[in-house]
Amino acid sequence: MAEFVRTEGVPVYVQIRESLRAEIAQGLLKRGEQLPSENELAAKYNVSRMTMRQSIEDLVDEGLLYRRHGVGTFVAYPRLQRDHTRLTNFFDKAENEGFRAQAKLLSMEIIPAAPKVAEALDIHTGSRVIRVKTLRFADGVPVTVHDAHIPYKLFPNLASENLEIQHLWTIFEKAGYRVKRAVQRLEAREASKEVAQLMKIKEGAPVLFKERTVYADDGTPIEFTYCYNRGDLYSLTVALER
Amino acid sequence: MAEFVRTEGVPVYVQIRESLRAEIAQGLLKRGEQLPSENELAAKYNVSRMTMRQSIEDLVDEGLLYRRHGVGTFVAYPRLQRDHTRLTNFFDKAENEGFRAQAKLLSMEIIPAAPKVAEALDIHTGSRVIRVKTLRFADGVPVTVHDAHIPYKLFPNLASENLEIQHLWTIFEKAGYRVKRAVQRLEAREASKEVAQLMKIKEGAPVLFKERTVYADDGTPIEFTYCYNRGDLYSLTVALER
DNA sequence: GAGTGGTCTAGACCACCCG
DNA sequence: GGGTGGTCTAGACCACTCG
Repeated sequence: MAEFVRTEGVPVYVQIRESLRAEIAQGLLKRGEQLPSENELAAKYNVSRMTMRQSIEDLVDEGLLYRRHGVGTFVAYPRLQRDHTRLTNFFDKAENEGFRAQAKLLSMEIIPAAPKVAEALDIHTGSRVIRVKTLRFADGVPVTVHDAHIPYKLFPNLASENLEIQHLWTIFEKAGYRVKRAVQRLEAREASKEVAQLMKIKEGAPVLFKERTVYADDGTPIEFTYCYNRGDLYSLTVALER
Repeated sequence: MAEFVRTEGVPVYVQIRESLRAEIAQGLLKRGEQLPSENELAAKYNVSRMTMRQSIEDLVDEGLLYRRHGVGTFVAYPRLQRDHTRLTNFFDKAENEGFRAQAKLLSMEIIPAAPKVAEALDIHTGSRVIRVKTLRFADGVPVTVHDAHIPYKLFPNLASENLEIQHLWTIFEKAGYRVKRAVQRLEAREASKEVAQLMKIKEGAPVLFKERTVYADDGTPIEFTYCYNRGDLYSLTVALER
């Protein structure tokens, strides 16, 4: 076995974690196989056991490993794509899944928040929100109508940004809001006339409707969006835990 | 401030975590408020800083607190219902949301696994699977057609169970498989003739289609299900993290 | 520069599982 | 009893943020 060499600038536990992940991905560690004990691994990587545990902890959280108290640490069975579980935006998704993403700005306006929008964003009804409507294309085919509402107070300069080449979230992060989580409600609906025209489908065709609130890591709601996805071309994968 | 008293038998970091959680719940620590530094907290609770960090870590993972490197640790803003994030079954969901759940067994058969089913369950194509179809009612209205596939090898006695009064998962757990997570793919589809008849909707009406693989905590796939939910009555809420 | 969280060490004892 | 993971300590230095 090759000796482990630390790289400067990257935390050791991250390096070890990725090294383990690679071993699993390459099949050096097989499904169901028991890992060496934490003490052995710590010795192998020349770190303290606490550091070793931190690496393992991350992979357990991801579902790649599991532990049995008094028994050992094992490689979990299926290769769950944790990616699918993660909150991503349209452009990241395109990169992962290998399609070409484009967005066309349909409209941008500053309007008073409707009650439902206000509740989701935790602002007063009637407070100003920026409403951004975009049409999104995968490999040139329109797949999603995206209708976002953002509190004006949080991002007063949003209107001056080019939203066709960068994602809203990029702008949020530039303003110091780290996008952390989203809660989304999903429904199957019939396409309205407007949505049908935009996506070039029949009125009444099935559409995956998504109502989403996005939160920064301090818990501030920063975006509330209605999303209409073409039923025949779009699917959404999520993972849930008990 | 009252002195912190350790209880025997419960890990200290759990006690501290719950103590902090209570302070937040009771409003002693307010939204957005900065906590004392980790060193101060460690001193207050009379533990090492590493132990203190473990308590905080858990609450950060839950989204109750957030940290800013070089700045401090803060109480996050809204209380997200973590419930929505969790994997639940139809009967639990009914209990939470306050509707009356019923299931009607449509069919149960032992068949060879189709390629797609086999891949999801990580068994060979043609291996025996138990296919259980049920129709599910909320307050007496049919809302879901549930078409589950379970590896026969794992649960050979499944066929003798009454599936109208207990959930599949109850049976899995009796057999020693802890249901841990599920990956589900969602689509909007048109109702087929069969599905439409069962749920008393029009053929072609929008249906929220869900393809779900359920895993035990060691990663074994134990159930693969096609689920057809009435679009006009059913919605699904999920939370995603980055 | 002072204060914060982020990483890391080299130990220790405990709780659990198995043969 | 022997090995495993679970918890915990008392330090240390680093990276980041802010005034």
